[in-house]
Amino acid sequence: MTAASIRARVRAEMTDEIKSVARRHLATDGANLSLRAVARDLGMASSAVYRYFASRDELLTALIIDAYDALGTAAEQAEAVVDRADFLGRFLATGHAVREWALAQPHEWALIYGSPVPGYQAPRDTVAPAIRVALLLGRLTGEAVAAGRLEIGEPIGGTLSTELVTVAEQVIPAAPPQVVARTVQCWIQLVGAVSFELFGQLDNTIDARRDFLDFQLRGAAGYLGLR
Amino acid sequence: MTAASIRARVRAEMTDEIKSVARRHLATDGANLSLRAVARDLGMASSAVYRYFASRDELLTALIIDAYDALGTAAEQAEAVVDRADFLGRFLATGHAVREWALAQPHEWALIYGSPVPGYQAPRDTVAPAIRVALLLGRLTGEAVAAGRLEIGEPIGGTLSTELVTVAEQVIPAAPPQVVARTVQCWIQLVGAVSFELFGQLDNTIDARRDFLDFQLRGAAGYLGLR
DNA sequence: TGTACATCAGTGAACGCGCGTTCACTGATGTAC
DNA sequence: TGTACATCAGTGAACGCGCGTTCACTGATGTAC
Repeated sequence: MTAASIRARVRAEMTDEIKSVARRHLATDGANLSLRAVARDLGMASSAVYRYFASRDELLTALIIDAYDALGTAAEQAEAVVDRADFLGRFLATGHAVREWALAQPHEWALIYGSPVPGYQAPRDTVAPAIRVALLLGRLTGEAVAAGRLEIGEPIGGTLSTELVTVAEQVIPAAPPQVVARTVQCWIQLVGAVSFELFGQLDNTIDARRDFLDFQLRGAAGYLGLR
Repeated sequence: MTAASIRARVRAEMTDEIKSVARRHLATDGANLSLRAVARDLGMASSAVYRYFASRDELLTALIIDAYDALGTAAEQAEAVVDRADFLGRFLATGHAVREWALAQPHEWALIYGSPVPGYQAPRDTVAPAIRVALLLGRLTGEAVAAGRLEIGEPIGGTLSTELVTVAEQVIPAAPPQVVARTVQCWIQLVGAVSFELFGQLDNTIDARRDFLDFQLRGAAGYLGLR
């Protein structure tokens, strides 16, 4: 291993450490993460962080991308384990994996699916990681359609329909607009259900939360026409 | 009018003015609303605000309660206009009213349905205003059940079911757990769909947003078993 | 192998801000006799 | 009706913090000859 590559590895490790401390700070500060506080925890001068991230926003962006990627990986792994022909099982596994990831890192969930940070503009690099779970669901329904295991349902008209064709091209090639629409709707429903629980809206109302999400997911799968 | 009551009215007006300026500041600062900035905009010393609100958190609480109430009123008024027997129409009116209110005051929506403010603990006073729209939906499905216009569906078991009975007592008296579950699910779905749009997750994907919400609401109504 | 130079992580002081909250005070307005 | 007192909105200075970012610098490590 060359000296240069050692330096690169040390640099990568330091970058990871900064991100990891910053992630812990999300819990207390939310998205008004303080660079100085992170540096303090690392025992370094606040100016040193600038050797790794050009600004606070760049650090935030890195955390956002990591969060999307971690969530995507968690969902993909949980879904991959299920029998390919068990479409409902794959759908449920994805949903529960998303919820469990969110429960384990609630502040990262809030960072990606909570209220936008005032003044923060997400750069393009976040787009690809952001849609991983949506793509996973798209593949799932796409395969279900191909296998004749999904009811197609009533066609949609209007501009919505033509937009959905464009979405389909990126997400579920060859699926009709109504299937795309219902798939996106299920994805939105999943994100909404997890946020509702995580952001405290279920407090003092429903405690059997895993069961309730299961109920919701089964309802969504039925609505989707999966069988 | 007595002198004392004039003083009370002036005080109430000033309180409203502070809240109104604070609401404007939500747009730039989100929930890290600055008391000093609000006072500055009002041309008064920052300490003067403390004559009206004991702390920043108390001001935030007032804004939260007002937001829930405004949303509740908007939804109730939109729903009240629809023919009582047109259950789908009432459901759609409620959903679209919620979205439209949110679009008109996005930062207030983020305040009540976005990520929790770190360190802020909502007091009990927020509970009643917070559930107004849920209650509205509950009344709607309750009446639909009574009118035989809603399919009851498969029963639910487990602890979830017993919890739903408790929820039913507060929201939809005499409705079976499965109806309560689906009603809550629809409410969660609506909040999720509006947040998804408002928080920018639909950007560069779907522009026909009212149509898309309409599609989602009709799907939800069908799932709910409304007819 | 040894030396001159370049690279680069990290420092610490500084700039120019911002914040929530407290406190002693002023002065206008209202109340009670 | 007039006067003494109480109430209360608003002031301005202060306390004790915090922040992101820049900049000239040190000193270790790596590179090229």
